[in-house]
Amino acid sequence: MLISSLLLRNRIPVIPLLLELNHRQLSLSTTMPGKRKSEDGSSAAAGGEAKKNKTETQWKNINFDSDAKDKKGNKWNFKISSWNVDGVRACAKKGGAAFLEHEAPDILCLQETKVNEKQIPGEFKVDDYPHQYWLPAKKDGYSGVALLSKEKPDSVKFGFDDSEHDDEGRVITAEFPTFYLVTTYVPNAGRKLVTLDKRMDWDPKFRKYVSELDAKKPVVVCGDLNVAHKEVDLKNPKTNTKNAGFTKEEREGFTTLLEAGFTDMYRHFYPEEKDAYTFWTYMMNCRAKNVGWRLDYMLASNRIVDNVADCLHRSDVLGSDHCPITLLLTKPE
Amino acid sequence: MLISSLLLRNRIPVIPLLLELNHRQLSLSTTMPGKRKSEDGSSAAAGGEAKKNKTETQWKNINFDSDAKDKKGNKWNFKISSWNVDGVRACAKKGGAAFLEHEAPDILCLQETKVNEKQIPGEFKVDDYPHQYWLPAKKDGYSGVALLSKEKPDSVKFGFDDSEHDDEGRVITAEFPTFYLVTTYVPNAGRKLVTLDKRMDWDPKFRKYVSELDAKKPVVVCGDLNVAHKEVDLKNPKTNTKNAGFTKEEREGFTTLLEAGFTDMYRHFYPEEKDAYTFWTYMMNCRAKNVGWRLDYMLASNRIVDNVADCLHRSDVLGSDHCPITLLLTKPE
DNA sequence: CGTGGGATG
DNA sequence: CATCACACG
Repeated sequence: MLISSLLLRNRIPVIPLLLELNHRQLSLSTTMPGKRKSEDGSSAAAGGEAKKNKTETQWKNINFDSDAKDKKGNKWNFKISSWNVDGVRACAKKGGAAFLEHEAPDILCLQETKVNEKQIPGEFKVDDYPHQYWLPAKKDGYSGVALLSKEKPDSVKFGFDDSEHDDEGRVITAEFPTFYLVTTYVPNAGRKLVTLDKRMDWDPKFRKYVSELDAKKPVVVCGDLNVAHKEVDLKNPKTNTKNAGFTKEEREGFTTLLEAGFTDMYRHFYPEEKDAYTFWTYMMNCRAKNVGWRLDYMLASNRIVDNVADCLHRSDVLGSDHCPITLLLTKPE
Repeated sequence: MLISSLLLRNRIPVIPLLLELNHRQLSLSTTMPGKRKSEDGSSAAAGGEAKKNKTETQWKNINFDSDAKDKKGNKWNFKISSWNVDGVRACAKKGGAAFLEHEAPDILCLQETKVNEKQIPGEFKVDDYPHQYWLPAKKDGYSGVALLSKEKPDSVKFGFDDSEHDDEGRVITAEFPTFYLVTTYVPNAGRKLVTLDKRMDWDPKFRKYVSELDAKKPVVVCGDLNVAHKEVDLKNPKTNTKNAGFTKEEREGFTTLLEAGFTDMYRHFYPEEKDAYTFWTYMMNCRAKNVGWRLDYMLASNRIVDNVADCLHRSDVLGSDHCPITLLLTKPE
């Protein structure tokens, strides 16, 4: 039979293997991490234990509370968060799913999930978010976005009817009675700008898509827009004008998107704030030094800006090379 | 069916289930060891710190001493060790180079080094072993053998003049005044025996090669011969007769090699010893349970068997899925 | 369940 | 300096 023949190929006997399930669980759960006895075996065990990821989540030190009010003085009643997780499986292993419990947004949008349906980590499949929409890219382990909601949307759309981009798992739209929520992972222009063409193809198409939605209901766009808009939005503007995320073309694309009727909500609330980033390369200890970029945004249709109470960077939340961002608002009517 | 589809997807038997369990276990236990400060950055730093490998070398608990004597009653004066390191860089990170200091063989042979000249870890480039010969495979990260010697050989030969196999970094021959040392990493017959043909091509050619050497001077052959000779040489002989390393063809190839004039030195000294293995799959905690195979050998030309004082498995030495093996002898005259 | 490489960011 | 997929064992 199939199973046994596969087992055999790995030089493992069938029966012992099945017994192992229990055995291994028990032994792992009773063995504290760290510490390895020098048994006369157990390279496998050593490997397994050494594999654990060390990024401790120190959520207890972070205050997620806010009593921000919208323009009319009403306290926010709806929270949307967005996070480029750089691989949701890796993020989950680092304890990233705890963000759900502590931030507890009404809707969490994820980018760069890098999973298909079968690979979604259980940590994110929680009862509080019964309405989950995971859109993978065609290519395994690449891109992918998700939308997790407490409330059931009226409708959900994957992609935006574009044959060039819809294979890459970059857009989910959720329709609610009084607004649309669009989450997106915008194509990266690539090292040496090798995919700047793809990006330049994307920008007008995406702008057209959200503009058409905006003609029907107000829209919130969130996600990794893969651009730092202005010089203040990255640590080293001077040296990055030819690099992905800060080219003239990409910045102008973002400006044009805003001109279509949207507001960059973080900048709306913090027009002069410097050193406010949402991405730091893993390289060169950039996060500790806050050498970063603001690539993740909450945009809102201009006509609902007054519904927004605050827009926050959760820069203390670890688990990815991006941090989550959060929008607090009163639901449009 | 669910199980088989999981198996197929991961190409690993039932292990996916175990991986799931481990991840859960790991995520549960993440609160224990590390303690990370909640900096407002430093995902990069966190990653860097998490990167260190935890396989502690407990060499201090291992006794490498021996006063074994050869057949004539002379204490050994020459030591040859052999180790399939399963990637010498990974092995070095796990502290495997400490084996050199503690075993301190005259010659150390390595298999599955998986490095080219530029990738050799500094931990193995030690002054005590000034004469080093590293043979990579043409294909990066694949196969590769090395020979590290205190004494300079009279000559060293890479490969064995075979166009089929010499690109794969499998044989080094060192000539000394009174004997040859051949170290080899024999081709694995592969999952589903996909490369059994290559192996069957190898066996007679390699046998011919060492036989011709043996006609000139006595020979020591060491390395990963990728076969368990007899039922006693693996934990589960019954279920592995169709699997790489224990097929009739491979076992007969080994028998024929011995019949050409060589002695399996471990079995010579320990003819009845059971549960004596040199390889344990990392899977299923096999090493802790000593579910293994004897795949690594020291062979000696029959006419120098009386020069050999002992042959040892260093099964406590971690750093690879194989353990090192060691031959103690008095140099032939 | 590990090792390596390579693509991608 | 990370993520993930794939080859190989």
